Amino acid sequence: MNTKTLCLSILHFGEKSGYDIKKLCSDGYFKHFVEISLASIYPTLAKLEKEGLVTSRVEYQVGKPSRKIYALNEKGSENLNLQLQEPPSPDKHISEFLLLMKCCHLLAPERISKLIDERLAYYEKEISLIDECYDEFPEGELPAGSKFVLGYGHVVYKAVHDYVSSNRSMLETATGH
Amino acid sequence: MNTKTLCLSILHFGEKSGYDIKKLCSDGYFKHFVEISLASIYPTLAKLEKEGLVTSRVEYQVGKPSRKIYALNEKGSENLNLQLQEPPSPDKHISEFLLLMKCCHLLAPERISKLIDERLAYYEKEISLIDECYDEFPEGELPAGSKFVLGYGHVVYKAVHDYVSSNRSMLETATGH
DNA sequence: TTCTACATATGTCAAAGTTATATATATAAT
DNA sequence: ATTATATATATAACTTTGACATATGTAGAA
Repeated sequence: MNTKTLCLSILHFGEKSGYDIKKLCSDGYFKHFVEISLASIYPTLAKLEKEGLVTSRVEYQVGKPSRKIYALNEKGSENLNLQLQEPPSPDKHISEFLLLMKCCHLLAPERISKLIDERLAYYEKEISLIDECYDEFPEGELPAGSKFVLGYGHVVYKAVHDYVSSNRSMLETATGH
Repeated sequence: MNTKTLCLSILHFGEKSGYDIKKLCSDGYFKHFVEISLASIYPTLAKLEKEGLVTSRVEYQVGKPSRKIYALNEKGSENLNLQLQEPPSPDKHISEFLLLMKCCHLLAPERISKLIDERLAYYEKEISLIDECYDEFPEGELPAGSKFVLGYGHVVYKAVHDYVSSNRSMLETATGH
């Protein structure tokens, strides 16, 4: 999946600025399965406009910088539908925390405990962020796909929270340091 | 975490060729939390050698190309210990499957069912790969860190397998197409 | 009151990393 | 025979990121 298709699929949920797209991917509904940087969003949106897949308008704001808002047009919508027929590439999971835990015999026990405490807090925060997303939509109005991926994120964080709290002693009592 | 530190931390588990490192990250013990390409491994190992953090020797093989085997030295070990003191950066999860599910109203119901079937098979395969890793070590000899991250991967795949099989109807009965 | 930090908002560029390709040997399957 | 796969290293072309630059406004601390 390339950046273009990702931007199109997010714009398909409604018109957005580059900054909006970044926020959705970093804090919002796309957070736990998408990664994208502003430095790739802005040039991509410009390219998409040049290719005629999206349109843009400038929204002036008082007290804030102007926003350039992009919207999917018919050509972009057709292109998106075509791209979505491609088979999804395998998931990527990158976790420096797990790499550190794999190397736990090189870390001081106090550091391991601290890292795990922070990690559990991070899971709890992610779970509450997901719950906030649910609450944003009135009862029964959350689209099926969005509900499914939120629930997916929820069970992952719940499962790893349980696992890490139940198995932390495996690392904390590990000799070798 | 940069490529250098990642290579050092893998070499710390024993001397390896670039090809070995790639295999470990794509199929082995590092699979479910690390992503790295061969095109970044080879230049990184060359740089590490130039900087005096690793040593190399060539192993000639009959019927196979020669292997250039790298080993961590004291300087590299110290450097690794220093790098491991840095706080881990947040996890990255990238899943085109979940993006497709989020856009399920743009997909044909038969395609959704097929994608989910393939996905469940993928989870089952990952779980059996993890179980194979456990079996590679004799009873009680798997290091604590390795055991912890294998168990972590196991509970994640188990949880999402349960979730997807229990909630697939949410997507398969979704109207909108 | 001024200074610092933060948030909104867009954009560029060097550096890092990936995909695709090339090279070379050998085995297994078709 | 030919194709596909596996081992093994390396490079070129392309994409993406992290850091920086620019600009406006708010909140809180010194």
